[in-house]
Amino acid sequence: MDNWDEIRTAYHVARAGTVSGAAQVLGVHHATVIRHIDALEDQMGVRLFQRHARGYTPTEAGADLLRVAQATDDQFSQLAGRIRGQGDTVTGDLVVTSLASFSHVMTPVLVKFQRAHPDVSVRYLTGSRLFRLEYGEAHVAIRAGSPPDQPDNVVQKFSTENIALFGSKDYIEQSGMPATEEDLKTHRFVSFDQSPTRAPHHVWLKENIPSECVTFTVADDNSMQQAILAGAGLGFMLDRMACCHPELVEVLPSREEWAAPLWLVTHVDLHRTAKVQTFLTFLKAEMAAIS
Amino acid sequence: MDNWDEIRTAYHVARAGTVSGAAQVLGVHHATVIRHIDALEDQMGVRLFQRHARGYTPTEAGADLLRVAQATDDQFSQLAGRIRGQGDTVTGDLVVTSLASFSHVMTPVLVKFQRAHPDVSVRYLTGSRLFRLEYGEAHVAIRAGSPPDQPDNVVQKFSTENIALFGSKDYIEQSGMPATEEDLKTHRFVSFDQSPTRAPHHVWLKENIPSECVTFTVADDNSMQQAILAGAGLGFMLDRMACCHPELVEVLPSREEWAAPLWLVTHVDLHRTAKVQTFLTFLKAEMAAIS
DNA sequence: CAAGTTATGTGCATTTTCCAACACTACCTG
DNA sequence: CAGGTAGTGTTGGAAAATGCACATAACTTG
Repeated sequence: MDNWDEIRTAYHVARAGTVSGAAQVLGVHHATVIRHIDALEDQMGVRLFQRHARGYTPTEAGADLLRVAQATDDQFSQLAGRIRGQGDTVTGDLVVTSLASFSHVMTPVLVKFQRAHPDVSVRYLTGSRLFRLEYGEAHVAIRAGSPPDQPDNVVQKFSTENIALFGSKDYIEQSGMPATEEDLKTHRFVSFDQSPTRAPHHVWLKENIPSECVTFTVADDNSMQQAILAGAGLGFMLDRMACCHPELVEVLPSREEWAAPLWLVTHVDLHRTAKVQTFLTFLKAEMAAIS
Repeated sequence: MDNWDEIRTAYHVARAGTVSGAAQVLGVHHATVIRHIDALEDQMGVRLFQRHARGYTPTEAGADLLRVAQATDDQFSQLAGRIRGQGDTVTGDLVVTSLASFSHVMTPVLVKFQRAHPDVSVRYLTGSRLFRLEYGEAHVAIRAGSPPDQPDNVVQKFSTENIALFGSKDYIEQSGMPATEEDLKTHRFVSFDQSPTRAPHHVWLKENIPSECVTFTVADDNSMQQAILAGAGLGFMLDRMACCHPELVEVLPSREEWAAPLWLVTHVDLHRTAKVQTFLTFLKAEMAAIS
């Protein structure tokens, strides 16, 4: 039973009782309706209507079709209502992904957003792998580094996070406060284990600090922060993070070349929806309020 | 939400996950599938799928559509099964109509047919007005007189009922047995009240018997029979009926010119169905067995 | 890393479908 | 009973949907 349009035509014929009436409702010519019915009956091998000069009377098969198609029409109407409304309302899932290191910034914003829009169910994905917008894994992603250039992605500048070199008070008291960059070479450093990070501050570290100074390596941002706080050595940290910890001492101030640009990325297919737009404006407003 | 075919296309895309796969299942070119999806999304104003190089991933709206269309597909499949089978099985209603005077012949046959086909629900219509096959009022009609020539009707010769002139034993004892046709003019007759009957025996009566001899008129066959049995006068009756009543005397034997031809009439739209064909063969076999 | 496979997307020729007009029938109405 | 109305059914010509060929992009595999 392929060709659902012919079923729809037959449905309207059964409702109207006449081919002409159905054609008027459907907005097509009555010849079209006749051909649809004929085609359907040929496929079925059974007459759906008895033809007479005053119209079409459904047979038992036609009456059966009428019942089923009536239900289908209702279902489709409801579906259309749901789907049409869906683009304009802020409901359903909202999937956001970012580097795990931003969770302390994102989580409060997401919670506040969920409270403002109780119909939304927020899912915040932070994992080791990059969640891909192309496959519908997330509505919004926060990405760092050079601007992503995927063709189907809509990229907006989000903010620029300043990065500086910090050490814990304990560590500074023990090892002293470096006065010049030369002094740094006598200090211990915390850095990332995994090599292929092209972040500017990390490149600077590799170029200016002897590798034997790096005495503590970690695999993720959170461990990095804990290591610095515990006095494992000097390390880079976001200003936004460090300011929450008064026990940290700024060893080198943030430089423009180290700054990490953040990007808001959405898939082009979802970017126009009210839900995504609402979230983006909400997020930008919150970030502006914080900083 | 018009254009159910596009919904069906979207359904198969959601199932297959790729446009090409859906196109293969649907038996159309993948460009057609793409255009259907595009048209549907334009109508909805919402993206149903996220496009990427490895296929189409349904959005929330697309997933909603998938659920609804899945149910619809099931419904239509079941419907197709029912309808396709319907033409080949003997089930549902069987509506038969005839003149009320044949009910004593038809009813036993119909009961026997229903017993032979328990899934059939028989409806036997006998009313003053003629039930019209064109409007689907009956599957099979038994008509008398000249062969019906409605364009959409399939007409078969059924039988030829012999008609003779009868009187009750009581009446004959009182008024005597007429020896010649001249003697009939001294007898009383039972006939139909309503004039426009073109039945040959009735025409013969009007032409050969003075109207003052008709002293009892009735409106239907059953009353006619009762009147003759009660001794109201002489009257025409089917041989098949009279033989059940031994108290009747044949005054004039049946003549070929008086015989009433009976026709089996079906609507062309229903004639080919197994139900109608089964009933027609059953009916003919039964009638052959009786006579 | 290069070739093969599998996917989407688009302009153009073609086929299918659809529309418009007409013929015809049945029924209603004054 | 004649005219009006409302329906079905059938034709040629136009419009829309479709198929085809090709371009392109991403993933897989040897």
